[in-house]
Amino acid sequence: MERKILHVDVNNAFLSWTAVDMLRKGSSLDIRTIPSIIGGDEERRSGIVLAKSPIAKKFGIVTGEPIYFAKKKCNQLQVFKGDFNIYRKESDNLYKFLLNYTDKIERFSIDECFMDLTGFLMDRELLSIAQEINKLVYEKFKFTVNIGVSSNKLLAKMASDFEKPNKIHTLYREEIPDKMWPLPVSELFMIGRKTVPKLLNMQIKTIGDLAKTDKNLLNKKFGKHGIQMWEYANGIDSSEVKNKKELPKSIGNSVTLPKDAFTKEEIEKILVALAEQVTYRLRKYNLLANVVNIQLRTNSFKDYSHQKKLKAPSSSTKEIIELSKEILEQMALDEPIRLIGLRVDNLENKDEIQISFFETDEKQNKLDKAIDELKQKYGYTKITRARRARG
DNA sequence: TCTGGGGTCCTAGGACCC
DNA sequence: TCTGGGGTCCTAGGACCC
Repeated sequence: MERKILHVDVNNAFLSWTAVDMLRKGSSLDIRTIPSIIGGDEERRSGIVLAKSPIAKKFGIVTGEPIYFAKKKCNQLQVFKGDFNIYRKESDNLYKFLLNYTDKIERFSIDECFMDLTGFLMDRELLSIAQEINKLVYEKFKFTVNIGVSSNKLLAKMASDFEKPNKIHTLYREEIPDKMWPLPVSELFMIGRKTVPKLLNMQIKTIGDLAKTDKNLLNKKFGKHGIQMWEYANGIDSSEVKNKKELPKSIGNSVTLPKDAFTKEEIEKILVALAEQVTYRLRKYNLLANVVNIQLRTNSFKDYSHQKKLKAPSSSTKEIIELSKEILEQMALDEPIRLIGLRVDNLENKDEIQISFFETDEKQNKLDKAIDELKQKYGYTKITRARRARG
């Protein structure tokens, strides 16, 4: 059966949300109307563009580039800090509003939702629902959204990416040759910066070129990814809108260091702080980890990672710190380190596993629990930040 | 490149087993 | 053993997304 899918995408989300928040707090300036960006902290070496205003975009500023470059492109550029607590709240409000239309909603990221309205339409046209959502979101929340309208997720997502901001676009099957095929292949979802030059080498420049390329050839060259890109270029996507919140498959935290680290002792201190954050989140989800993964990025931007299995599934801070140190011992350290990351993998539900012979000792569990309660009370970012500053 | 931080999924090679 | 083939698990790295 033909499905009725919308993709709702907040325009310049972080910038719009900061703008709305500033106005609400009495600011007379709407930063959406000036050359502005939301950016990281240059002093902490995390100075990249997270979102840009439409005018900043006209200066050629792109998301992800260093603020340093963005300023060169536009000298009157104003830089604002992001606030993820605000963003989470705005995102939740939008989601709750969308639940008025269907409960089959997938939160694809903090600023994007897929909605499946098949069977929820009550004789109304899908397009008119999209128009109503677009209008009401602005009236209620004072930020704008683009909405893509189609019969599957891929096409709806591609459609919402057409002209911005505050626009609704349809992209039905019969519209693919006109609306999608003339676009450069780089615009297709899941084709990134490494794949584009390979396709150009094969004389594949547009999404249409890709759609007409032999599927088997793409399979040979790119494996599964080749099949997927051919299907996407032809508007084929049977994936479901997943409405129930799934548990994470991995949990990780990483930090770019304000200054490079040179010794294992320095790195270990950071690992301890990261392990505290990661295991706190593990326990919050009531999950146990089977694998610990350490990532190091050198100052020349090379990434190295090593992983190890835990003896038994665990969410214990102590056990994960111990294994982290073991893993670190095995890693070469012949370049200055810029970033350190700790990730736990192969997660499983705590309730589902049987008690093992190696059950972690009760004392440690109680200590972790007590610390979690403290973190709940005072906010865990504060606690870890203090820890990091010390390290 | 003065280049974040959170994820997901895939691949390839080696170890190990039958 | 101058050694075949298949399956599974583990690990490191890479590609992609927002």
